[in-house]
Amino acid sequence: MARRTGGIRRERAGESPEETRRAILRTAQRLFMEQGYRAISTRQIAAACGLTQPALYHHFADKEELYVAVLLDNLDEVHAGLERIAARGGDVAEKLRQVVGYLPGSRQDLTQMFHDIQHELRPEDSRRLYEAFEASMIAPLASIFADGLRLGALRSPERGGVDAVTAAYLLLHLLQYQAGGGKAELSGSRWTAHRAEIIVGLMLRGLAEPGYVGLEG
Amino acid sequence: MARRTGGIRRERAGESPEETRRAILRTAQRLFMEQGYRAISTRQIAAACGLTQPALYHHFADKEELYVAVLLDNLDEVHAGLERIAARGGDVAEKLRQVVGYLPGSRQDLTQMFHDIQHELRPEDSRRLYEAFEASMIAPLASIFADGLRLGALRSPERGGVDAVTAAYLLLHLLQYQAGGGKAELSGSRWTAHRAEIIVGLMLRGLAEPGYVGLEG
DNA sequence: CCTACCGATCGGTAGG
DNA sequence: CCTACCGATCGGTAGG
Repeated sequence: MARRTGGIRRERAGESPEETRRAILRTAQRLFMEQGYRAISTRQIAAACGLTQPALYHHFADKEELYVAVLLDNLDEVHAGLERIAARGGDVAEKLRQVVGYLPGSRQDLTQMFHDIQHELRPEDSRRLYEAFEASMIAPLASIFADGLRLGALRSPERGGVDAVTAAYLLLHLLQYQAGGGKAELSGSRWTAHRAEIIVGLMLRGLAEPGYVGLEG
Repeated sequence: MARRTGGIRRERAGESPEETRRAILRTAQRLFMEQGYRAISTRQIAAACGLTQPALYHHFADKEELYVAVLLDNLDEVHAGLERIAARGGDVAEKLRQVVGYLPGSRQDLTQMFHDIQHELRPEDSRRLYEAFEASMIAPLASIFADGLRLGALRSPERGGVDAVTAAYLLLHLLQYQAGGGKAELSGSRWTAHRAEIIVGLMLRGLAEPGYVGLEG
């Protein structure tokens, strides 16, 4: 990419353009995920990187391209983590516990992301990101549930269960659960384990007593 | 409120200030719920009401006060609906089915609302709305689950279940579920009934086969 | 990667 | 409830 002849010197901090680009991506990821696309200005991102705002446009064509790059980066990382979990041994319950423990740590505010995809982006970017979301998150989660269905651990749709893709979406919604609706922001491994047990317990056994009836199917 | 003497005439459309205020609230509710607080400008709201933008400030002190009024109105309406369902007869499963059928129709985009409460409002408004949310939505839902726990239809926390408030939060997360993650936007009563059965089935029975083990508690 | 600057739009105010 | 307007901030560009 860069010409070798002469060696391009960089006077300021010794950072290459690639390092600057990565610093912008890292900073923008944090800000966008915390506040959303619209609430974060290009000037805020630049200032947090120690740059002026027009400098951003040397690395990204416009604000939306930067945001798309941030989201695709996020989805790639999450995809790798989920595939790793799906490939490991263990039964459905154990894999789900690991998924629940893994996803909240991955700086992914799905709620925020979906709002922006649906409301702030150009249609072609919206489509592209939705496809990346399905490939990176829905597909690996659905493969875990498909295993459970195949092995007979989960009820098939004919027996009152749901298909693997539906199960993946339901799990993603439950993953939004934090104690007190996100108000208290408890943390620590004890809470993390408790939360995992609540979500996995609901997903697999539900809340009713075994003898309870009142459901069709 | 208005003085009687002489009779205040209104030349334009015969609408009283109260009617104008209600029209603003109705219009703002639709726009804010669809797009979010930040994405909707006071000029858009005014134009949709057939007013100029400064006219809004005759009825509301500022944009945030209008938004708070919109959210409190919404929560009041939802509260009435949920209390009605909670007070009716029927077991837990039937009440939950009615809740699931009722809530999506109530123009409440919880995701949007929570984002704005957490990120866009002054702390005192944020606190006030969170309390209204707990009183209007969590409390009636928790009372349904508390009934189920008391009657022995639901597992107590000691038996691997969850408390009533936690159950209310989990249900609210599941209510965000729409086919395909909100992409396809299916509708019709057949889909509504199917969705209710999926969510209530998951809440009460989970997805595992009855004989499946691998869970603690 | 900087300084300087553009037009557009924002929430809100003045004054009638 | 209007016209007229304010200062602030937005995303993005020119030119070096």
